[in-house]
Amino acid sequence: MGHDLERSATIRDVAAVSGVSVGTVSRSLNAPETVRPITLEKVRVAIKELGFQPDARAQNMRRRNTLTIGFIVNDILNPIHAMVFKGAEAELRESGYWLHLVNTGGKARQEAEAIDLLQHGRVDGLLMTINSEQDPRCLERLKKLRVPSVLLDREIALDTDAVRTDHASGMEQAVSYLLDLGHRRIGLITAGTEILPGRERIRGFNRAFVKRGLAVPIDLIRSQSLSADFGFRETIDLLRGPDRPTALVAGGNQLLVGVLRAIEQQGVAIPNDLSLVTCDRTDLATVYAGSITVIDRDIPEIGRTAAQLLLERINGPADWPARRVVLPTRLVLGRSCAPPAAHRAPVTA
Amino acid sequence: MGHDLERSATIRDVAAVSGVSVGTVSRSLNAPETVRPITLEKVRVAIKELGFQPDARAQNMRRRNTLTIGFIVNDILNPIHAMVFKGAEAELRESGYWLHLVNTGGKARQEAEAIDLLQHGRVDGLLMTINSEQDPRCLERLKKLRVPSVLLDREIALDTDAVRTDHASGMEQAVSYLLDLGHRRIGLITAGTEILPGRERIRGFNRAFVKRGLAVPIDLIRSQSLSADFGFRETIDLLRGPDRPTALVAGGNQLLVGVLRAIEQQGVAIPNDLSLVTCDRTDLATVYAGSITVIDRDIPEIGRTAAQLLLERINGPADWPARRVVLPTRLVLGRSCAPPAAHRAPVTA
DNA sequence: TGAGCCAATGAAATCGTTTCCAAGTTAGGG
DNA sequence: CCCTAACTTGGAAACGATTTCATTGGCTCA
Repeated sequence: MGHDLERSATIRDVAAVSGVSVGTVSRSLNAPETVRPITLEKVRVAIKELGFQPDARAQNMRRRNTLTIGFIVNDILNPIHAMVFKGAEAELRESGYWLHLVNTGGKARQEAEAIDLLQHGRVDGLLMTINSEQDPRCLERLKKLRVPSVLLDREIALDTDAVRTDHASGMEQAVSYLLDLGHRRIGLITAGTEILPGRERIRGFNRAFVKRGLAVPIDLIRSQSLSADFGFRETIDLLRGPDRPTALVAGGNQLLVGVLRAIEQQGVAIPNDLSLVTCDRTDLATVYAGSITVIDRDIPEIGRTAAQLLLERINGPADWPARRVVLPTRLVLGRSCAPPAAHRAPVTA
Repeated sequence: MGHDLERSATIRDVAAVSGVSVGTVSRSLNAPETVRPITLEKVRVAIKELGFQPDARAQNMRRRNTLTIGFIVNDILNPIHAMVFKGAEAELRESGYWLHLVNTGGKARQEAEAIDLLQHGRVDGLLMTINSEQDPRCLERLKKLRVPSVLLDREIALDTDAVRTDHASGMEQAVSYLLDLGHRRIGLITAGTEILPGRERIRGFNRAFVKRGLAVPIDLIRSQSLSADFGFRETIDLLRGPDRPTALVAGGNQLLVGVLRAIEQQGVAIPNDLSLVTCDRTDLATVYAGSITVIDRDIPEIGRTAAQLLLERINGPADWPARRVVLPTRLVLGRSCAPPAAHRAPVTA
């Protein structure tokens, strides 16, 4: 019900009840091997009797840490972010850390503000997916960051620890697969080039064509945002356009939602009318049409790796060089791809 | 890069540089209207020069609060929980609060531990979806909770503020709709009765039948867990069983994933072979089969309401009676329901 | 038996703020 | 011009833990 009125017991109360000094009580908790068993027992009894638990605020103050890590993210509703969070949390909890989750909505102002407010004694470190890679406010904040940090799947013009994904290779592999099936008119919808995944995916997309000496279908690349709305709009546009693509890559898990909505609305059949590849194995991707072919990666591993980097940075010497870990992807085949119609029957148009 | 070596400026440094006392610096920050403009300016200059920001640890210590709320949840990957989180965060951030997110995995031990560790100076309040409604360890912890708390969509044998959903009415409405379509063999897969949503949904399910004087198809009720695996298993079982249901209600958004997987595997057509209703409008529910009929509710509103209750409790008198808010649901029709086959063509068997 | 050493403990300083109290300053009214 | 009230300000005491330093006491060994 209500909060307590009578103040909770302090280490002083414990000292009084057990008849020892506050220092001894503190040592009983933090270095019991330096305290005589008899004394330890007296303290233990008093603690139990009073229901004492040390005040975390005072500990943070004195120890000059908080055992808390800030997790700054665009949108926790995105299952990718949630999985990274879980991976990081599992790892950090083992070392006694808690996670502060801050949802910025991807707005630069919010991101800058979060960085600003978190770093002065609120957290011991930062894990973050900063969307405003170029925003001067964010950059400035990050430059004079007072706590260790690890960047997740992003790139900034600073020497920061980071965990990334090899989106380029993943995309190249997926596009090669589609090319092998006979597709040439392949569409790509993905993030804008202001964030790393957008840049990398387009790079991989182009590479697949170039390696075979084929022209890149630039008119089919739509790079701007990871939102479902953008996916919907561009899919409609691609499907209605002249010389419509025979295959489509949804370069983002939220995008996929919009892409599928458009596909349903236009009555396009997967994979007969259109082959589809998406990124990241979400529930939607595994269930829809009996599973969509997907550029997969171990998402929780991103969180775990980032957590490890951060812990090492927190505990290690301050002058280590920045480290970058790049995690691989793999193509998981579903039932959403087939050779283009032209390869299966005579061209009708 | 690394963390700072030179310690950051304290309020004392600011006092020294600006030539005033620490008390005055503190007042300049917290009650500028009580400080002479000239003095204020001197302090402002010194703060800027030193790049001073107050240490949150010391503030927490002295003010005896943390401006942090603990959010304890089963699984943040569940979009429902993520949406509640976002709703609560938006509301709380306006009042200057941060959120500590703790993912328990639904295990009683973890839940009890989280409650234990959070309440002693780590957070000022708690929002939680405790899955172990009956677990004695959790109950005991909750009973002697030292901070205000609001329970989300759960019920415990204590006088706690809570925000719930009227699952019973929602389910009754959905089942009535199916009955109107002519269905009688209606299946329900949902959580076990040890948690509130499970109990309520079954209650609503039964009520719909009873109100029309129809017998409840008890053999088609599967109540045990909200996991996708359970949904898969039970759907397979229902579809293979004798006298298979003509309609199915997936009583949980994660369950739906398993249900759909089973439906895909068995090659069942929605809505021709089976009518389907689910709970909560997730991406999957809106996209699959051109949208599934859903028992919808305003999820972020749950978070917002809970946040408001909590804030009022934190700021209000300690002896307020516990309050319970019950939020409504509404049925959103999709394309996943149709009259049963028997109503459309002569019975074939 | 006494010197020396180690283990165990108490007392006090400390972390960086906020806040209380008293003192000092200013302004206004008689 | 003085007295009082209202502002401002400085100094110091909290907040509740950890940690250092000094002291005590007990033990060993010569």
